[in-house]
Amino acid sequence: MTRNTERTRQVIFEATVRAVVRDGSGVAIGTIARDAGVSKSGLLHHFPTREALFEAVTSDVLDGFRRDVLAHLDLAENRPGKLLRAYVRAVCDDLEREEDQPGWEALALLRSEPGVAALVSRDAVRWETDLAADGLDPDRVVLVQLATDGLAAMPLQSEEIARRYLARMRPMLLSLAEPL
Amino acid sequence: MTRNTERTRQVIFEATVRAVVRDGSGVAIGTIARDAGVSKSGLLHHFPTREALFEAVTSDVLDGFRRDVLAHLDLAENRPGKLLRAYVRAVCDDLEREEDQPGWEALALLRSEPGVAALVSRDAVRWETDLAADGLDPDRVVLVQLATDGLAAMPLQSEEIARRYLARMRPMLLSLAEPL
DNA sequence: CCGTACCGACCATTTGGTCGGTACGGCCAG
DNA sequence: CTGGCCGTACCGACCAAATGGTCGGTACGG
Repeated sequence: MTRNTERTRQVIFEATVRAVVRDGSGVAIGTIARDAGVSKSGLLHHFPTREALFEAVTSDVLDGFRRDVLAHLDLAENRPGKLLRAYVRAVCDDLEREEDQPGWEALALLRSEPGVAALVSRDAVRWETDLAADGLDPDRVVLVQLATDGLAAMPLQSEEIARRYLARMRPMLLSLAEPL
Repeated sequence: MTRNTERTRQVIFEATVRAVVRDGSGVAIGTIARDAGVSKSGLLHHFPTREALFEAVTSDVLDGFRRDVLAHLDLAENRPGKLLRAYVRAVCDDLEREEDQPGWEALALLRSEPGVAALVSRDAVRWETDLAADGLDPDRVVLVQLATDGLAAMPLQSEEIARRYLARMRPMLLSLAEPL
């Protein structure tokens, strides 16, 4: 069952994100395994080492977010700023779904793992160039991206404030991401 | 030597922040102790428990940042937005000093500790009300605060990008924090 | 009958925390 | 001034529990 392998890996990914967000970067792989419904040995069968697990999760989250943003592209729009607006919509929609898997937050916590830091950094550079190539005023792009990132990180401080800020900022960010 | 006590506690605080940023929230208190130049027992003499240490560090960082912002208040300014502009200047100045103690980042990593989360959350609420009482358009206030927070968190992803963004954003954030 | 998914038992190491002790500065009695 | 004494800062040795990872095994689909 090669297909079942991929399924199990995905379950472990989700369990890892949940466990890291709940318990911090120091979570025991045993805890993650229990969360995922496999034994520690089962987990170690798929990922030979703790570090390997975290790196795989990182890639998965990063790729997932990128796909998520691309899925929020509105092909009907032809004016500049399409990608930036999709970025904003992706983050806001994820934030609105209460039951989201907070992959974003997990990566922040895992940053001390060396492999993870490298992957995150490379991904950030890619976002920087992709968003800059969007045809908008560069300062405006950075402003909106940073505010969106700040919004995405807000639940780490307070769920309640995050909800209030989300309602306020969504329209403002989208209009700031319009040309002119 | 009551004064020496306070000195030692401060040294331990700084070592904790450094160690947490370097190794994640799972750092051993033994590692922190070595970093601070005391024995594990010495550390546990000042903070009876790991959790107590982290909570004390949290309060210290939070209070330090608040004092830092207040120190950046420009008393010559009488127009609205004084506090928000001080907030922006405080974050930007800290970011410019390479050798800063990244207390901000440490708190993000420690969020899984329950006591820490509560302290951070309460502090966030306080900032929300303080900044809102600043006489500026509320949406504008939130925009600037979120973008500033996003900027402060950027070094976690990439030091290099953070430097580029800082140069771009400092004047823009300050002008956005002006009335009208 | 082989390869892959997965398990339980096991192990060396590390961890948070306890305990008994030492060194020393200050303070009061003589 | 001084000697004894107490409280505080700090230490090393120690311990039970937890941890990351190994190893030999089982079950089973192809």
